[in-house]
Amino acid sequence: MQIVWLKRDLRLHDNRALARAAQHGDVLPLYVVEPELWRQPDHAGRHWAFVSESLSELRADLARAGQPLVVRTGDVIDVFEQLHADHTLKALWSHEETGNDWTFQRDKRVAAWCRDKGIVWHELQNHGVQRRLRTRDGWAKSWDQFMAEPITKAPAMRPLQIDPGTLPSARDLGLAPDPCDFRQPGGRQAGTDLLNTFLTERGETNRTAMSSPLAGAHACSRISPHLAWGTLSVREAAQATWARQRELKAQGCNTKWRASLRSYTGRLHWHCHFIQKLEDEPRIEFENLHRGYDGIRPSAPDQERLTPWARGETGLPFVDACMRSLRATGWLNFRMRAMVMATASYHLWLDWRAPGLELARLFTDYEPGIHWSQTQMQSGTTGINTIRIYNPVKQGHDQDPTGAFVRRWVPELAAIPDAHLQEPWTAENARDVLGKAYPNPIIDHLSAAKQARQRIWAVRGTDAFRAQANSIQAKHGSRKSGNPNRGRRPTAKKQAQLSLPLD
DNA sequence: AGTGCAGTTGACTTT
DNA sequence: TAAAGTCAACTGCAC
Repeated sequence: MQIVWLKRDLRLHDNRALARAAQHGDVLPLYVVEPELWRQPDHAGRHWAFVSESLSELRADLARAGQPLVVRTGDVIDVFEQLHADHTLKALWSHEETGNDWTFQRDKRVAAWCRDKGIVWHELQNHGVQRRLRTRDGWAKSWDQFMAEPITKAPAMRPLQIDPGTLPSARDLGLAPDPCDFRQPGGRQAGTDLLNTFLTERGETNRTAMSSPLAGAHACSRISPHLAWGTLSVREAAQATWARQRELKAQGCNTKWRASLRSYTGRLHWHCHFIQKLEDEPRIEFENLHRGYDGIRPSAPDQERLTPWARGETGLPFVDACMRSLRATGWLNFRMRAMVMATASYHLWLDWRAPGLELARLFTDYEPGIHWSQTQMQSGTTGINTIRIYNPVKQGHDQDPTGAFVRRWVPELAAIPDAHLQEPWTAENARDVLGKAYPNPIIDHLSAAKQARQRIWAVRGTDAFRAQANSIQAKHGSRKSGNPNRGRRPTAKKQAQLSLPLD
């Protein structure tokens, strides 16, 4: 009996673990619901809801291929023990997982158990991330090669005599209620629909619209949760994008489309690029990548700052709108993710760990490698990236010029005129609203930014700091972007006015 | 028509 | 994927 252990690869198509296992005999496709994983502080009800929907659909897809998904709940070793006793396992198949520390330790236990029982565990590369990578040189080329390999088809499977098991509810798992009215639905069908509509309809304005929190909701692919939980493979997304690019080229160019898709393929690279950092250095889930920043922020979070930030009650309208929108939709565009994290780390001077966990629980597409790499980058603790302190008022003006986004999510500001919406404390009628329906800002954002900049540069200026930064660059830096200290100039800013979106 | 000048723009630097 | 500051070139306008 070959076990295919599905984790963050909840698909039948382009699932090599499944395809390879099927060449060796009867296959038992297994998902183990691990209650302890779902109790980890980076996991939340919305993740389980997405996974649960995806598992139901996968179960039906697998049933059509011959053997429905088998679901067991409990510690994975106990589950394997039982299955081994009942069915005599020959081999275990799965994809390599670059997860959080909990799944890393669990995988070590699984490896030890397999060794002990003489069961071979075949772990296959899941996307562009390479295990035991020695150097970043040549990484992008390997990525291209991996993504160009043929997509594997769903194997035919012989039905087994085995109880398929049931999916527990969020309540069964003891998950706290996690309301998310506009969460993206799970399941592969939703994923392929998104990919198709993005590549044929929604993607044309991607490059210019992605930075707007409202227009971006429509013009971004939105496949991120599907990549995170594996209902789509990165290879499928890459090949579909390449095919569409060839089609557009053959049709004679539509420059807008082609610019958007060029930029999009770059993002698919970045997806794996960031996960690779956690793969190479798992400690970045917990520790500053550059140790020069150790101790500059209080390690225990100031709840008087963390809580209003997380709830969207800081009194900074654009930041609050972003956090409330995120809570309700499970998604935020890339730029706004960077802004809310930077606000926590710089303006509120919170250590990144607690706000990082808040965001992990709020992103339906939580992908540990991307998340912790980005969290550190946006908090300035990598040592190799430019410090980016966002001005939440300026971002509000730039990315939400009509104020539609803020008005949608912060209705308490209805009485504030458009001209003062991003900084309501400057409005004539401020006293009618602030400190009543809507809070006064919990910090003065200009002086807070200034203070943060001074504190950061006090650390950054030293020789010892630069020496460590150089070795980090050698290990983790993108070869394409080169040395970030030799800053390339940003090109002139385009302020595209965007069509009205839905959120 | 050339000059002086305030205000603007854009490239580049610094934090 | 930032923002603020600096500086020089440029622009429009009055005289």
